[in-house]
Amino acid sequence: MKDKGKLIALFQTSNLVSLNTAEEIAEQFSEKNYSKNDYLLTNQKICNEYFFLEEGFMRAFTFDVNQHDVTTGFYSAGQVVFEVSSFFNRTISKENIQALADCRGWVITYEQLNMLFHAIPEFREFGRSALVKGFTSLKIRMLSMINETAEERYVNLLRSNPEIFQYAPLKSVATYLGITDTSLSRIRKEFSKKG
Amino acid sequence: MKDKGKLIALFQTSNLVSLNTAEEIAEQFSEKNYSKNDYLLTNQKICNEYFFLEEGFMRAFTFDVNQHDVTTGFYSAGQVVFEVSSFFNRTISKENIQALADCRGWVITYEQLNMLFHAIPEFREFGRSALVKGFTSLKIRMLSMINETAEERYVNLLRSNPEIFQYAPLKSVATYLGITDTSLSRIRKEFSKKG
DNA sequence: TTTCTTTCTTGTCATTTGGCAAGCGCCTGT
DNA sequence: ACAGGCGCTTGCCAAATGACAAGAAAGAAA
Repeated sequence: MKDKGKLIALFQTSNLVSLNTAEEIAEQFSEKNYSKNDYLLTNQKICNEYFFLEEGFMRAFTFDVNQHDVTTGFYSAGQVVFEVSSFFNRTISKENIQALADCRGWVITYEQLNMLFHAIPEFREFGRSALVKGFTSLKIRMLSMINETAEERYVNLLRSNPEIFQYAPLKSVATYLGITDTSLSRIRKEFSKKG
Repeated sequence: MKDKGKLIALFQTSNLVSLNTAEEIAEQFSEKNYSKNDYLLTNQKICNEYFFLEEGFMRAFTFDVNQHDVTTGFYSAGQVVFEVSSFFNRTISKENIQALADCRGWVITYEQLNMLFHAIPEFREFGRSALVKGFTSLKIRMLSMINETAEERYVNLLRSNPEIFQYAPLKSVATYLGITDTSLSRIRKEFSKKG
C-alpha cells in the first residue's frame, strides 16, 4: 500500500479534522489508477466515485446543442474529482470525466462517504467546507463569464492555473473559457503582441 | 411577532431536523421587511444576511464588461436569499440583491448562523443539504447554458418558474437567460406562433 | 384622468463570432 | 525514417447577435 500522506493532509486543511481522525478516514480509501484517456465518469451514468487525485490530470466535459465537446472543469493533483450533482443526488450525469494523463489516486464510493459522514462529525464539517469552496468557485467562474472578456479570462487562467496548459490541448481550454479554439488562437496572438 | 410556521417548515424539509429543534432555530430569526426596490445586498459589500423570504420576490444581478445589468438569480417566496460566496468567505460581493416587490421574511446574521451550526448538529446537516441543493442548481443552470438553446431555456423557465414572469420585467429575464431583451422578444414571438 | 416613466416590440445596421477548409508543425507508432 | 493523425493557426465567408432608435403599450404617480 502506497503512502496516503497527501490524502491525510487534505482532510487536515482548515483544521476541522485531527490527525488521528484524518488517518481513520483515509483508511477507507483504496488505491485507484486511471490510464490516459480512461473515463472516471461517462454521460448517462451515476457518479459513484469520490476520487482524490494524487498525481495526474483530468478534464470534465459535456456536449453542447450541436454535439460539440465543451469543457466544464479541469482537475489537477491534490484535488478531489467527482460530479457533485450526480454524486449526491444519485441522478444520471450529463458530464464526462476523463484522464488527460496517467492518474494515480485514492477512491471511495457514495456509500462509504455517507458512512464516514455519519460516523465522523468532523468529517461532515470537512465536507461542508469543501462544498462551500466548490460552490464558491463555480459562482466566481459564472461571474467571470459575465464580468470579464474572453481575453481577461484567458490571462487569469494562465496566471492562476498554469498547470492546465501543461496537460490540456488549447481547444479544450478554449471551450472552458466559453470560446472556440479559433477565437482563443486569435486572443493568444493579440496577447503575445502586448506581453 | 408574526407566525414563523413556514420558516419552521423549511428546517424540517429533508427530515434532518425535528420539530422542537426547528422551533429552537427559528427563534433566532428576527422579522425583516424590504420595500420594493430596496437592496438586501449591494456590490462591494459583504453579505451578512441569511434571509428567509416568506412573501415577495427578489432579484440578484451584477454588471457585465459594458456595465450592463445582468441577472444572476431570482428568489421567490419560500427560498432563502443570500450570496453564498460573500456570506461564507466574508469577501466583498460583486452581486446586488434587490426586492422586485414588497418583501416580508426572517433574517439572521453570519455570526448567528455559525452559532447555530455550532450548537445544533442537525442544523449543520440541514446546512449541508441546502448547500448541495444550491450547488446542484447552479451546475444545472451552467450546463443549460451549454446544452440548451436560448429558446429551450426560455420555455423551461416558463414551465418550471412561472412566478418569475409575474414579478420580473422581461429584460431582467432576458439577461438571466444569457440573451438581450431584443432576442427574448424575438424568441417569444416565434414561440407564440408555434404554441 | 392626465402625465410621465418604464417596458416591450420591431426595424435597420454593424460587429462579433463561428463554420469551414487549408496549411503547417509536432508527436507517435510502425 | 516515414506515414498518419492530431492540434494550432489563419483566411474567408456566412450567420447570429447585439447596439441603437423609434414607436406602442402598459403602469405609476400626481
